[in-house]
Amino acid sequence: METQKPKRAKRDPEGRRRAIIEAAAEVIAREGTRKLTHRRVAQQAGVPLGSTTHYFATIDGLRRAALEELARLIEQDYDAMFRTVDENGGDAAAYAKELNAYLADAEQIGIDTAFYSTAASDPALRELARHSIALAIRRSLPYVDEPRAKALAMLMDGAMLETCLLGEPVDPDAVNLAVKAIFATKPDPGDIR
Amino acid sequence: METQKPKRAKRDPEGRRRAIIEAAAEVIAREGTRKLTHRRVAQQAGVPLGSTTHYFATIDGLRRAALEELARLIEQDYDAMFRTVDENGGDAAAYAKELNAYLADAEQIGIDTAFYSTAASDPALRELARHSIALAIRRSLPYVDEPRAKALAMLMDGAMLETCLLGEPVDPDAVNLAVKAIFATKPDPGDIR
Amino acid sequence: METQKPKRAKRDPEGRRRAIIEAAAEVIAREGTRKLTHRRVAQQAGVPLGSTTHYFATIDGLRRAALEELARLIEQDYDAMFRTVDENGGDAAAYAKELNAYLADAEQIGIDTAFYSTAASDPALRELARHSIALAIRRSLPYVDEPRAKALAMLMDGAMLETCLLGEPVDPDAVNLAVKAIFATKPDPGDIR
Amino acid sequence: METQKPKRAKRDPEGRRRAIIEAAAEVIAREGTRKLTHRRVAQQAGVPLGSTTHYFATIDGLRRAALEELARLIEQDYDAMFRTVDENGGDAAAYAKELNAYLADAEQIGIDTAFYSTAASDPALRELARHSIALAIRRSLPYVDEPRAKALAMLMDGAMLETCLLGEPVDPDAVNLAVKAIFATKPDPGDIR
DNA sequence: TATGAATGAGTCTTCATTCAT
DNA sequence: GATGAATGAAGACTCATTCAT
Repeated sequence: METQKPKRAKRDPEGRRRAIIEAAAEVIAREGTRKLTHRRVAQQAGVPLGSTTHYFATIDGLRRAALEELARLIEQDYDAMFRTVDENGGDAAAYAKELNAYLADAEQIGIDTAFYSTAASDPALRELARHSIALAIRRSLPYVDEPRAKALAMLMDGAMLETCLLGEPVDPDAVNLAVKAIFATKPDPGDIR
Repeated sequence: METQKPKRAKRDPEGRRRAIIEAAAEVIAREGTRKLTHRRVAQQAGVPLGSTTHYFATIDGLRRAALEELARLIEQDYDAMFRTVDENGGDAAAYAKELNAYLADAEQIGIDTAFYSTAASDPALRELARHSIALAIRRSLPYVDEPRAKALAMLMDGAMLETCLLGEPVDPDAVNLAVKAIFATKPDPGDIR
Repeated sequence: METQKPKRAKRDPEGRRRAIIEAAAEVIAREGTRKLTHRRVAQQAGVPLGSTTHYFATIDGLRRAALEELARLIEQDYDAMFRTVDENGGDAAAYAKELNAYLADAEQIGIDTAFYSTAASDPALRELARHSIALAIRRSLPYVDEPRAKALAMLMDGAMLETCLLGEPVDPDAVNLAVKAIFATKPDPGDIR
Repeated sequence: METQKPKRAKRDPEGRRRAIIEAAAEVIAREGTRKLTHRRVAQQAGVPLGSTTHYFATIDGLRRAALEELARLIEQDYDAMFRTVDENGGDAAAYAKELNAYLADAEQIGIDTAFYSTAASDPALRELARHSIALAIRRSLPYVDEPRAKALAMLMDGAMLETCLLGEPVDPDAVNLAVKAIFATKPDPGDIR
């Protein structure tokens, strides 16, 4: 004589909301933004369909919440990566090594790409991506000046995108080369575009 | 009593097909992959709904054809860009200048990003993106060796992605710096990943 | 070995459309505007849900089409009623008699009331009702002048509405009295509001 | 450290109930019966959703309560109107004048029409409308006999309905004519329907 | 008692896809 | 081959209603 019909879930707004957001983030990361539907999220989160619409009346709102979650995950990984760079001296070699390690984490790369792709698809979401880019730049400022930090961010984003598209990490030698080149180059103050 | 109801379009299968593909490519570039539907394409192309399903039985097939079209457009732009680089000496300065010019073309950047985003969302489409990446690398081989060509491709893709997300071209100084740095750096044969 | 799965209905756009409109009109007349849904209409018409949305993409469009159908039915009944009034001499007695007969037809009264109620609920539909009112006035012009025709139309609409609400015809004596009074009264040219 | 979260409203069950009913009546009058939902009423009344369901477990009950409120408002307006008729002598001219004034009050006409339309849509609510009709008849009994009172009620309801549908008051001359005609006519005892 | 979370049902609408013509 | 009708499936969203707190 078990509890056969728990019919209704315990009341737990915070937990419910978290579960739905996390499920939505996972759907985006694994299946892409096109597949983000209330139904799919409900299934992934193991909650009734009505619950997803209760917490997120519109799919746009749910998508945004999911993207914010992805941004949070990405920020965490940035943190971890740069912490290791610091611990290893903060030079070009350390930087390149950790970047290559980052690119080898297929799951993380999938998250990054899904995040950027989704953000690119909707102007209203681009601010989230802008924040991530700015963060990446800021993270490099302890090691290099701003133009080089920006160059490193571009390199990183390009490497991430290509890694996702290729289905395997981009050539580590090319990454090493680029990172070292950028680290080693002083910006040319007399440069005119 | 002439043909009163020329309902049927003139027989021009190839033209029809082209029109549909171009319309689909435009829908993806302007509204995103999520909005690609037979109906929208039919409207955009000014052809009956039946034509879109006649030429492309499934929406996946239509999407692929549209992506191939986008790849073609991108390739054309690459061609033009590198031709100009050639004409200007093929050095780092010429390369950087043209890359910045490329990034300033918002429409082109939109196409690139839509192409990559769509390709990233579906493993079956990634080959198209892989081909584009390989092409970009090959294009740089006349100027630099392979590792540097790969580094330049990453930089280019990263700059493209960030430009789309930022809504404005990335810092040209950073692009200049990175291009020159990569051009100037010899690959380290003793490099160990 | 009968045809077990006729799966798909014969192609008959005009017939389909008519069937859907008539079903919608019947739903409104019998169950009220609140109950007009694509599903309910599909059931009433015996067609798949998809067919109702194929012909009427929006519920507003379907409602309007249904109301136009009701207006047509009402006009037919007006025609019949006034034809009989004509045949019986076109005097007050004939008019009152037919009006009372009209009010005794519960189904017709239901249609009238549903029509007016629905039209009242949406400004976009009121033009349909205005047309009906104008028609009712015009119908009486062969017998009386315009102010009296308008008075008769008001009387008629009020009697219709009350009959519906009461669930039985309003007092025929009162109708007789009012009709005769209006017929018998010359408009006062010196009347000032 | 006072009561930091006065989440709960002050205890005033009757006031709450009144507020909800009035909000519901307003929703019906302004947006139509189709738009009457617990949520909309809660918003209109400025009370939590739970309050509307607490006081009115079903939407049907809430609708009925709202209609009763509308009936009350209508009765008040009848009172005011007929009081003025009395003060002005209670003759046909006074009656017609006040009726035209009544018809010129767009808000009041909207309430009347919403009330009747809603009542007509649901047999369970028609008793409320019947009561209103009976009241209108009774109000005229001080001036005329019953058949004429009934005739005046029909005229009034018809004029009200047409005014709503037309979006502007019906022709006052026609109203004058009809009222005077009905006032002036003695019922024919020998009348046979 | 008061409130909002929970949830299933149902509504409008859009679509991919199939097929008859 | 060309076209639009036909239709099931699914998606976003709304709501009435129930119930735990």
